Amino acid sequence: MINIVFFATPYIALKSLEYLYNSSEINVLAVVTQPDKPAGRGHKISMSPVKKFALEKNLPVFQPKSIRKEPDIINELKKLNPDFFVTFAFGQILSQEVLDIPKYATINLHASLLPKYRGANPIQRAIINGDKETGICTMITELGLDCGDVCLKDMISIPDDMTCEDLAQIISDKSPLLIENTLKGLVNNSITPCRQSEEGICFANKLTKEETLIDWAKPAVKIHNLVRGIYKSPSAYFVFKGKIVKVLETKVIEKALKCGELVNSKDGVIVGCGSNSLILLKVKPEGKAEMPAKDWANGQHLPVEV
RNA sequence: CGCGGAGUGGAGCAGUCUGGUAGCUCGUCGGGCUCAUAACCCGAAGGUCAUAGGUUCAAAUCCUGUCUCCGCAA
Repeated sequence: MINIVFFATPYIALKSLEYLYNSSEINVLAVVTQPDKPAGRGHKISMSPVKKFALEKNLPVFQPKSIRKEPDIINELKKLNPDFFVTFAFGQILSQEVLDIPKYATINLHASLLPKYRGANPIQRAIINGDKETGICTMITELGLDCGDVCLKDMISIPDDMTCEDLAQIISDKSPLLIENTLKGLVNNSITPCRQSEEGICFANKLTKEETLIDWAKPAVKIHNLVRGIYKSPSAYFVFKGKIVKVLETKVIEKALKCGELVNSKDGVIVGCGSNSLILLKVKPEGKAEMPAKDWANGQHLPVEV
């Protein structure tokens, strides 16, 4: 029996927790997750999906504001006498004191093929950059950003129309097994963690507000990648008559139009870009529910395609 | 009590400020034109204006409550 503590917060990690919890060879001693925060419209206090699951299963839950600065929680974790810490989108940086607690190691699951896309946003970045493939890997956590030795990896190919939501789902599905195999492999010494190469290191920075605003001067394919890379939240957007219009689904077509010019066609709204054009299929105007771009165009009385 | 927008025939919107005949674009159905059409022409059906109350001679429109959807911010 392998004893672990699971550190995670968002939905993407839930399936892994569930799987490990149900595994006969792994025992989840406790869960560490971000504190409950006021979130959403109305600032209602809400808990992370991971915490919700842990409460249902009566697992101990720790919610440090910052794990490094809370000796009480660190002491509690020591008392649990874990073999491993497993982290997956936890959202806080661990200290050496914390990393030293488990008998074997702290392992982290990262949603890219390291050393590419170290950092906060590997899933969205891979799609925004138009990559044809990405993956997930497990690593031995060290101080420093996603720089530890890699244990196991799994490739995922990215079709041209995949959204980050699709990709996140695949990662969510594939992660449990990779984590389990990593734990078992480290225990029976069948895995030799491998140093990350110095070449190909790059970072997946958080998205800025400016990046999500569509610049129609860019090539259509780049805008298409942005749209699917941040679907469906926060979504790429443009401003029309002073209102935000989120773009949810697009397709690149060969057609020359003036940059940023909008025309109505039978399939949707065509917009001129830096090169080629983009046909908007589904949009979400500010204050409205999502709708076919065709419907939106109807109410806006856009000029019809010539 | 974080800030804000929206609910009007099947869809998307205008009309609300300044109360007085239900409007636009599309879809649907019927007819016409055409070799043909997603094009064009003619015609029709379809709405208790989210909901409950209030004000008024008169409310989609003004006032109050409720429900639902959504954007921002965090």
